[in-house]
Amino acid sequence: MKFSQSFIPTTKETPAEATLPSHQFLIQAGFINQEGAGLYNFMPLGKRVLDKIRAIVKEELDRAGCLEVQLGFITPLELWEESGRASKMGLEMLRIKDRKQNNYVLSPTNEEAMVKLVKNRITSYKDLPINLYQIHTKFRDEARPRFGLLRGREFLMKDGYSFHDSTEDMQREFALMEATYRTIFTRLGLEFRVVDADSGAIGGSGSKEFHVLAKSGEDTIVVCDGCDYAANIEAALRGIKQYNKQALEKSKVETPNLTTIEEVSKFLNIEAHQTIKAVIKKAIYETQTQIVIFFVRGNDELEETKACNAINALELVDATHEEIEAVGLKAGYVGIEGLPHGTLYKIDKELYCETNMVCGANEVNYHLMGIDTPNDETLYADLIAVQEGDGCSCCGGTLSHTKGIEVGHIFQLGTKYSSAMKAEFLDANGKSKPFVMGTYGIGVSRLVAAIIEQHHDEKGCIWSKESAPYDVHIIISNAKKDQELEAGERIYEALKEVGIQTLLDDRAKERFGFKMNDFELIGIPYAIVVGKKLEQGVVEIIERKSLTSIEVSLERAVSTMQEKLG
RNA sequence: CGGAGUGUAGCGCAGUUUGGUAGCGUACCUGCUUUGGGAGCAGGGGGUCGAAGGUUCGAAUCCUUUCACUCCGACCA
Repeated sequence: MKFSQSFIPTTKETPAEATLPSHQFLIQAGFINQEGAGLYNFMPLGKRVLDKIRAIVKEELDRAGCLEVQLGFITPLELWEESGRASKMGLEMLRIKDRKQNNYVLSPTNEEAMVKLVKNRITSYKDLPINLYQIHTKFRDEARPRFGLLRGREFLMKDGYSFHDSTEDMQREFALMEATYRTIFTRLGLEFRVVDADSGAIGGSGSKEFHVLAKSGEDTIVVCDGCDYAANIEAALRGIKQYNKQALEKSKVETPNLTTIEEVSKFLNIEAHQTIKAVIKKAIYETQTQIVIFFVRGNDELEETKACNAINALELVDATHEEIEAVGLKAGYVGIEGLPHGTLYKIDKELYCETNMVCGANEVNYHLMGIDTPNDETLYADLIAVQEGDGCSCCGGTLSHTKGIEVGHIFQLGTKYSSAMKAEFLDANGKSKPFVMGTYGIGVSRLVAAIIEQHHDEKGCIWSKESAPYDVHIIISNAKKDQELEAGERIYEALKEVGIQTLLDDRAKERFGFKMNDFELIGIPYAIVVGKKLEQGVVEIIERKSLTSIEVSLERAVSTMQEKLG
């Protein structure tokens, strides 16, 4: 493509609203532009990158035996009522009405639609397994879109769904998809981790996320320095911790106006790990709300996703003072013993049958010392956030936190949707069974930004070979000189001839420095500069990543590029 | 959804306190010069000042309402 005939509006100034490198550079270099909150247009360069990523995803999925389809973007609301997700998805699902006042939604994901597609069309175990996917627009009405393409409302996602006659076969496919995803992200040149994850609103049992490691990541990832254990903080586990405790006589002590763990432990001269902290939340269920207490060790923090899962709530929100008092709780003095009758509570599993602890007395200005926790497993659940420096539950190594951008998520769904929607097949014994399902997602447009978050410098984008909009960027130093222009065009034609995708900067009105800056901003892997050395029959080849250059003869330009691009 | 802020030329901004002819930089167009790190000079085009209502002889500026966008937080498969 000739620059002079393309549409690549680069700008000198960084957009004020963009805070992240990916957001700034993608706008500045003319890849995308913003149309509204969380809504982006892809201009020619951006579209090319998107298509390259899409092509790699498709190639690897097809190789793994998946079948591409395309579902309607707008789906009837009834479809979501059938599975019970109409209420569970909440406001993220954008609802619209047609002229007849019928209700529709802009699809945020497609489990229901895909189950419906297969239902009554695949009816025998002989036709299983099957894995269907699409790469299509999704819409989620995010409460607060931000970070450019990383958290937009409209985005391009690959979503795949597999159907099986047994859990074992679904797990085989799950492992195949993990391997396929690893190949895809490796081809894109990304440094990533596969982590254990929470399944969230999709549901199901086993779930793994693929995270591109980058400072700007929204998720906290727990990694081990001794083995390859990695998990999202929402699902991370740790090894058992040992604590020294002092002997305490069971007693009630006055603790006037001391409501925090820090104050109480200092006042009683007891380490925070010998105290029990009560975190009070309001749990929201589909038809009601309830105040709930989570007890964790004084030096631990509550992990809200774990807590939410422990009581099967839709979500947890902070409880107000009035709400806490209304159910008879004394904020700052809540303890396990003597709770008002009927109070819902959970205790962290690390406190199971713990002895000699300190916690609130459920009475203002009093705490209890020498408390033992109850011997009833149903009261316990994993509730705490793994901290940096904790031990690994697999190998005993040290755990630390890092930030990741979630670019893929694979789920072992089971029969959650097939049962709800009565999507069944006949097995070898002629018995009717619901499909066992897996579901697999990749954020395709998010990857465009994730690649730049991981690969940029202060001057602009640095695309990896397989994601770059073009392979080579020819810069004609002064396109008003016929000699330079002709030499540039000859190299351009020769590169095209051997299948190398090339952008030829033939703009006559721009000077050398301007074009160099555009090259560095756009971030194509290599530039060929046709300029002052041309009279000696020499051009420069610059590698974008290192910004180092070598000189080669005009004749060797094409073959050198072929070697470098492999 | 809570808190804060911003809407003025394609983009980045000043002007609003104290009402009085719509500004600057950049980009764009024309011409001349320049030509390896975002060129110089000269000339030029481009605006319902986010929208609606109000006060006033007169509103970008004051008042009311509303919409949009951004940031912090909550939330986020």
